[in-house]
Amino acid sequence: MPNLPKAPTLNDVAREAKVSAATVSRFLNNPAVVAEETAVRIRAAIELTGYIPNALAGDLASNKSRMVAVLIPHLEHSLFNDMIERMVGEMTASGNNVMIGLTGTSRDRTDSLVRAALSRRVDAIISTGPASDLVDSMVSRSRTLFIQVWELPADPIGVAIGFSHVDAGRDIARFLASRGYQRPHVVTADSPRAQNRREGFFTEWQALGHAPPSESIVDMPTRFGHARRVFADIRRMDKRPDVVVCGSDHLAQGLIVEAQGAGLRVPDDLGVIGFGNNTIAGEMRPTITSVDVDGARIAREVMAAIACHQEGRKFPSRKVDVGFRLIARESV
Amino acid sequence: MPNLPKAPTLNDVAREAKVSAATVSRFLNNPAVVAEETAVRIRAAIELTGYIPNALAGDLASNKSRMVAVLIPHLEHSLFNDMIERMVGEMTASGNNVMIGLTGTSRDRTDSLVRAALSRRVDAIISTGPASDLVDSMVSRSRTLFIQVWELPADPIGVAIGFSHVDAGRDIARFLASRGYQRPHVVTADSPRAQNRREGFFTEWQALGHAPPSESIVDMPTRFGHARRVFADIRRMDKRPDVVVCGSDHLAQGLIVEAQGAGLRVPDDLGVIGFGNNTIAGEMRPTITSVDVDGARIAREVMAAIACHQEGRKFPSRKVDVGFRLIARESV
DNA sequence: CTGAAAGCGCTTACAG
DNA sequence: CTGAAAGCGCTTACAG
Repeated sequence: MPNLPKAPTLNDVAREAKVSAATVSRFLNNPAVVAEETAVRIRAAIELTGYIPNALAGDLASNKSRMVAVLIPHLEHSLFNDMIERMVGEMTASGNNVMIGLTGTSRDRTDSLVRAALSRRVDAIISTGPASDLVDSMVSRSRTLFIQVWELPADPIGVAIGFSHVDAGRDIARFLASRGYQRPHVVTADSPRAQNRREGFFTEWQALGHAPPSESIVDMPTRFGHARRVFADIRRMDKRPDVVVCGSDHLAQGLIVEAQGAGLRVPDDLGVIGFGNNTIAGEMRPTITSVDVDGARIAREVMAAIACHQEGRKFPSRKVDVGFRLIARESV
Repeated sequence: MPNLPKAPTLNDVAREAKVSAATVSRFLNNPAVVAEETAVRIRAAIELTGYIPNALAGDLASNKSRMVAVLIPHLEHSLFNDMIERMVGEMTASGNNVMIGLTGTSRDRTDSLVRAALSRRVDAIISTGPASDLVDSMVSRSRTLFIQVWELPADPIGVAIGFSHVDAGRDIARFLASRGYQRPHVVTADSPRAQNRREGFFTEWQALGHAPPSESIVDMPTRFGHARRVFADIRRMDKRPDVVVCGSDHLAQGLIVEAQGAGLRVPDDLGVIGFGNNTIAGEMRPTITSVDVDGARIAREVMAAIACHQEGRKFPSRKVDVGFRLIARESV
């Protein structure tokens, strides 16, 4: 560490501009309130000293942080990157900084990331994962808003912005039935949300009078690389499936590649349906039928909730159902 | 915002445990130094009150932050996600929190994210992008370590951990020449690093006695969806290329899909080479020849640099060349 | 529109 | 091993 002269403080700027620290602080946080001649001197002083406010001190004194934590399982192979990218963009634009935490599938890691976020007194924690009782108790003693996204728990800790995965599974079943498919093969990741979709699918499929589907289980996150094994599973069956229900568009893409590599045509010989409506879904050949979740809408709702919370108003609803849309393309 | 009793402070815990605040602070930061009987009472008091330390106050008082900022262009279609995921994981494990910033390709946004990071007095800023003079001057007046990754500028602001993109381009040229390719088509993104690789490729290719390659320019980040247009570019040419040099494995994947869709065999009719050695490179059919950059190694070097800096030692070298490896697979 | 002063919740020599 | 006290760099009523 180079031993630098210590960083200039508000007082240094105040001295330089021949005003009090309070006035500099006002200039920084609410410029309208200081006289223009004063402002000119302060601007010059800031320029001269190269002053960068110490947000730690500011946040401590004002008891707010303008900082938000985002907790996701992974960065690689994530279904959420598009939504997260939008949220981070909007937060930054609205003057919030974002702290990121990768939880994996570990509850302990989630707990400790929540604790770290609370320790920094973030205004909000946005989480895509399930919350433990410990998280619930830590959060509810704090001023931090807990926002669960991409799902709708029965009783959210703070606010939830998402959709029903059971309904999504159900709608996929209806759609495939309407297209005349007979033997779906379902690929499910070992995650609560994927299990919900599976349940919705299985229930509806059988309610429609079909035999239970075959299935493969894969580890989290659902990805391209799983396709090889899943396809091998399928080839080994005596009653071959006619469509594969995937937990992500990347897995769907992988299955298309495998199927084509084996000389099958998609969708003629085998249908494939993805999930999440990643941009590649519309770019793959054949294009991939998928379920779209409006990440931009979720991001906006999240921002609205945070803004409410930061301004001390309370968010109108504790649950926002943003729904989903099944997008029919070529692969089914 | 629920109007809660305000969060318990160190003083509340101290009162409860019948010790001074200083002792609780020591217990938290250096438990070995407090007597076991005292520790027992403090633990009980923390438990009882649900105390979560205020890191803002702690960081301000101790003049350190245990926080690191990571600046990347995008989350979606990023070449860096694997490396970033590792870095974030290691940082969290070593007790650092990470603040994330998405710069896009905007210099202004980069500048303001650097300012925000400095404002929070982060210990280090890790950046994959180019740094402006403003960044240089802000950073050099601060105690924050600036770490540039994935490239090796002539004169890094702080430390640089990366490799030579010119050399990578050069080696790709040599490799393709050695495989007997005659007419490469180069796809370059409008980014400094991609330009460097392009330059390395072009220079070497011509030094090897060939005519200059044809090329397509794409916007950042290089992605799967670019393939359609690039492939159309190729089909339009009268002297058809025999290999396509891509800026990412996702683009390479897209080109394979396009080529196969048009009835071409890869690599027999058209070779394709990617960049970054994404996991899909080894999973695609055909598997994709690519250039591997050791993200784990970069993550480790970054952690080492941060650890040095936090402990006040200075990092042995200002530039660490982690190199790269060309991995020959089926697509070329 | 501006200043003096108290306070935010910690850490850390210093003294014992 | 522990406590009293000063200090970290801000913000914000309060008074003028």
